Amino acid sequence: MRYWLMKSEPSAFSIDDLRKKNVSGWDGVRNYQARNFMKAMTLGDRAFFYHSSQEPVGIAGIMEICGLAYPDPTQFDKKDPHYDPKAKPGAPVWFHVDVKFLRKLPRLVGLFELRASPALKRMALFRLGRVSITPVTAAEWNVVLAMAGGDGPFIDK
DNA sequence: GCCAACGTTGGC
DNA sequence: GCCAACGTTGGC
Repeated sequence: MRYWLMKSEPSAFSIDDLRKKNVSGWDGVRNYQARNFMKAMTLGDRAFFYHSSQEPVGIAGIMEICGLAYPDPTQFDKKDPHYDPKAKPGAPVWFHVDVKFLRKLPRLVGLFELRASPALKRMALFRLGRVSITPVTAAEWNVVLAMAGGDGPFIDK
């Protein structure tokens, strides 16, 4: 199992929106690196749900990859803001995975805390600042869960 | 709302 | 295939 971090602006789609839907396609990604990371995902991988752009910015919850990469339908929809005229149904450009809500963290772990943690210095999140999906190591995953705290040990099960 | 960083596009 | 111009992301 591998770990990932996936960004979304909560005004567009938040951890609470995912909780209500339970399962959702992670659509609208229009960056090749992020797309390639989604293609590398396997069923059962875990991902942090990261709230970007609006305070509080940081990791809000965790989810599971429950559908392998397949063409993102919004690329073909002229009315969608993510419409891409380069893409044709026979030759899709953009792919996305399905994600399933697992849980919110006991508290949101803010970006400033992530930056401040020596154990997280090398997170791909910082190196690939403008890529909305980045890999996370198992060690980083556990550090973030420990930072989130909660009542007793926070078990990712 | 500003703007730095950086990915993407397109002219040559 | 380079690189300047442009557009977008995302932190602040």
